[in-house]
Amino acid sequence: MQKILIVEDDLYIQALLHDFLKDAGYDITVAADGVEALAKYSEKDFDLVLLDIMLPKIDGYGVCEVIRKKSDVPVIMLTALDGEESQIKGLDLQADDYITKPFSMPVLVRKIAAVLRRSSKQNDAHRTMSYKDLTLDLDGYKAFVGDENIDLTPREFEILWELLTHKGRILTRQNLLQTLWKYEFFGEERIIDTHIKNLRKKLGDADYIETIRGVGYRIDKEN
Amino acid sequence: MQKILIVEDDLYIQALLHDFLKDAGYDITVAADGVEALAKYSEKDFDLVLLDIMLPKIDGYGVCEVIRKKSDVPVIMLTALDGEESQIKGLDLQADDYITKPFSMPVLVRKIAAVLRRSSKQNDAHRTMSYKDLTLDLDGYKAFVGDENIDLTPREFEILWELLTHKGRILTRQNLLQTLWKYEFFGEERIIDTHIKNLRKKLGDADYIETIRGVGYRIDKEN
DNA sequence: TACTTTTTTGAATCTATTATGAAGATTTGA
DNA sequence: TCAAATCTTCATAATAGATTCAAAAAAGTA
Repeated sequence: MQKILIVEDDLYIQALLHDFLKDAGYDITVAADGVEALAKYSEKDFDLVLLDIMLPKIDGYGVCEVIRKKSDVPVIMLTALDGEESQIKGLDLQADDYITKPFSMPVLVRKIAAVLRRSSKQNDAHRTMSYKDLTLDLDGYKAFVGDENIDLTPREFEILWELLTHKGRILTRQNLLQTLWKYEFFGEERIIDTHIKNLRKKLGDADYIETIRGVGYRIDKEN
Repeated sequence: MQKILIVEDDLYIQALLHDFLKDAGYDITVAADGVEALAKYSEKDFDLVLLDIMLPKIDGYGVCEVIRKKSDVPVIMLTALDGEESQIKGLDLQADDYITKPFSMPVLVRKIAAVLRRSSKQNDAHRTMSYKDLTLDLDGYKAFVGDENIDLTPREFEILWELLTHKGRILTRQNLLQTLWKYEFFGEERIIDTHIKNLRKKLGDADYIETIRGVGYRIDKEN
C-alpha cells in the first residue's frame, strides 16, 4: 500500500483528506504543522507528501526544502488562491504539482494518481473497475457498456464511480455531495437527481442505479 | 461502545434521543445548554457530538467552535427549518453533517452511522441483522428471506428493524410511532396495522410477527 | 350464543419524493 | 475572447409509498 503524508493545519480539511484518501486505498499519516511534519517524515518512507503552504512553525516551502535535501519523494502543494499559486510558479518549483483550494476530492485523487504513476514509472496500465457489463477506466475517465464507449461527463463519471465503490450501500445525496463536490459547494442537493437522470439515459436500458425513496441511490451488489 | 454526547435543551427531544440511541447500542451523555455541554465534553472523550443550534448560554455554533479547537471529533448539528439551515451552509461548516427538525430516528441513526464510519474508517462491511432465515442489511436497506431479496419500502424495513432490535418484547403502536415517525406525526395509530399487514404478505408464510391483542406486536426471541 | 372489542384486509385517497425537460449559469478549451 | 460543453437550477409531471377508511374476520366476554 502506498504511503502518503498529509500536512495540513486546518483540522476539517485534514480530516476530509484523511478519510477520502484512506478510502481510496492509501496508507495515511497526518501532521498539523511543519515541525510535526518533519518529525513524521523522518520516521518512515513515504511515497508522496501532500503539503499545505500556510502552516504554523515552518511553512510549506520550508518543509519542502528540507525534504528535498534528503530525497526526491513527490510533493503536491496545497495552496489558497490568493497569490500563493503564483509564488509557486515563481519559485524554482521543488514541488511536483500543486492544487488550489478549494478543491474536490476526485480532482486531488487524479493528481495523486498521476504523480505517483510518474514517479514510480509504473507501466501505463489503466486501473479499471467493472460491474456486470459496465467497465470504468479510472485513469482515462472513460466508461464502457460491453465494448461500446459511453461518453460521460466528469461529474457523471464520478458519481458512477462512487456508487460502484460502495456497491450495495445506499448513498444519500448528502454523501455524494460531500465526497464529490468541492467542500464549499452550497447548492441544492437536487442536483444529484439530474445527474442520475442523465447517467441512466446514457447507460441505457439496464438500469443499474436503484432509487430508494426518501433515502438515496444505490447500485446493487453483484451476485 | 461508542460514546455520544447529546446537547439539546428541549427535554422531550433530549429524552427521545437518549432512549433511542441507547437502545441502538451507544453510550450516551446528555447536556441541556452550551456551558454544560463543554463541561461534559472536557470530562471524557466522545466519538460523536449531537449538537442543537438553539441553546441557552452558548449556542451550538459557539460550542462547535470551542470543540473544534481541541479536537476533530465528528459533530452533527440539529437545526430548525427556519433559516438555521441556510446559516449552516453559510458558515464554514465546521460540523460534519446536519439534520433538520423535525426528523425521525431512523434518519438520524443513518447519519450517525455514516459519520462514524467515515471517521473511524471501519471497512465497508455492511451491518446486518439476522433472525431465523431472515436477514436485514442495515446499510443497504435490503431484506432477505434465505437468499431471496424481499423488496420492502423504507417504512416497512424500519418497522421490521425495530421489532428485531427488540426481539421478545412487545412494541405498542405508540412505541413504533414514537421511534420511527417524525415526532410531529399526529395521524392514526392504525397505520401500523396496515404496514404490518403488508410486511406479513411480503415476508411470506413463516409469520414472524405476532399480534398481542390489545397491546401491540412482537417478534419472538429465538430459541 | 350473542354481543363487544380489536385486528385484518382491500381499496381509495392523498402526499411527498423523484423524474424530467428546458432554461440559465458557469467553466473549459480553442 | 468566444463557442461549446458541462453544471446547476427551476417548474412541472409522474409515481411510489404512506395514510385513511370501511367492511369483514377474529378474538375475547358474559
